[in-house]
Amino acid sequence: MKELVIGEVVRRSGLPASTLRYYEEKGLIRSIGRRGLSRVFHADVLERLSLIALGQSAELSLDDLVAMLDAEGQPDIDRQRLKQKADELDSTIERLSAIRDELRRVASCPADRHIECPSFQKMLGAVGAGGERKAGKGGLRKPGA
Amino acid sequence: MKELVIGEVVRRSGLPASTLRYYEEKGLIRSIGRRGLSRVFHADVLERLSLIALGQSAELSLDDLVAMLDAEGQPDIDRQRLKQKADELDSTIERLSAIRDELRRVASCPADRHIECPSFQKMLGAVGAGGERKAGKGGLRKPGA
DNA sequence: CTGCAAGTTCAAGTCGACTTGAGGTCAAGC
DNA sequence: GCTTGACCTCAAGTCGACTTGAACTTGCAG
Repeated sequence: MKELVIGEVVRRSGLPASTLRYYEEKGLIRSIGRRGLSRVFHADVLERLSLIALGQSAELSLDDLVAMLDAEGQPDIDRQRLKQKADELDSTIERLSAIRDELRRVASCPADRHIECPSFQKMLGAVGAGGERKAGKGGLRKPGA
Repeated sequence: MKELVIGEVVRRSGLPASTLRYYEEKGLIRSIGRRGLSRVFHADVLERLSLIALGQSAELSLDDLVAMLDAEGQPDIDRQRLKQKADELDSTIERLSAIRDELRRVASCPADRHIECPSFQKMLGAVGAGGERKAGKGGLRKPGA
């Protein structure tokens, strides 16, 4: 199979060499040897990098990806995890949509006290209570507590 | 108007005192005095904190928010910026939706070589080329370059 | 043979949004 | 008067994903 020195991978992938080294160190990609000092990769590293980019887009961490894309060529995909991620994306999307709508409303509302607007209030409540900005622990409690 | 010592704000907002101090330091909120050592806030700081939470949900940075919510009570909202943010959210949402769909497909596809699937290929292309995972500079170039 | 671009290693730095820790102060209750 | 607990300040640490810098090595062109 075709081999690529790091410079070619850099050109073809658009990623800097430092990132490729970093990925290798993390175990996301493997170099199959050296040409002089330079790392040499299998051509399919490009495919793997695409997969990594996809995973990152889906907000998977590099550590998640290390677990999914095992060191041997074939990705060993954790379907359960993927489904879970898809569900997380669903709620993220829903939250972002609500916020986007509210941003548009605020941006086009002539009034200065959005805070007095019921729909705005509702939004604030939703942001504070249910959705968190990082799928985690945050947000405000209902002020009435 | 009603005043709240920091402990009350902590209880009512759910945010730790360290965060409140941090926000004050950044200029996001203001304390109006001290009771002993303890900071005292206007009751409307809670409203402001909700607004900040909203902004964060919309992926605005604290610095953005400092600029929007000026130190005097009324937020001085930059409508242009909000519209822009809404548009950004639109593309984020679109990207995340595509990725979610693809994750679901991959998760339920019995084949091991998703890479050979045309729709998966297309996805990888899209992730690499157009959308970036951080609304910025990244991603892979088309491998054909 | 010389020079240089392109690679290398390793340690440390960056960014944003906070958190943590050490050591200090203050008001209130026993 | 003394302890307790809530709060304070200031500096430093954390996390993830990289980047940057210094010092060094190589292969190849001229």
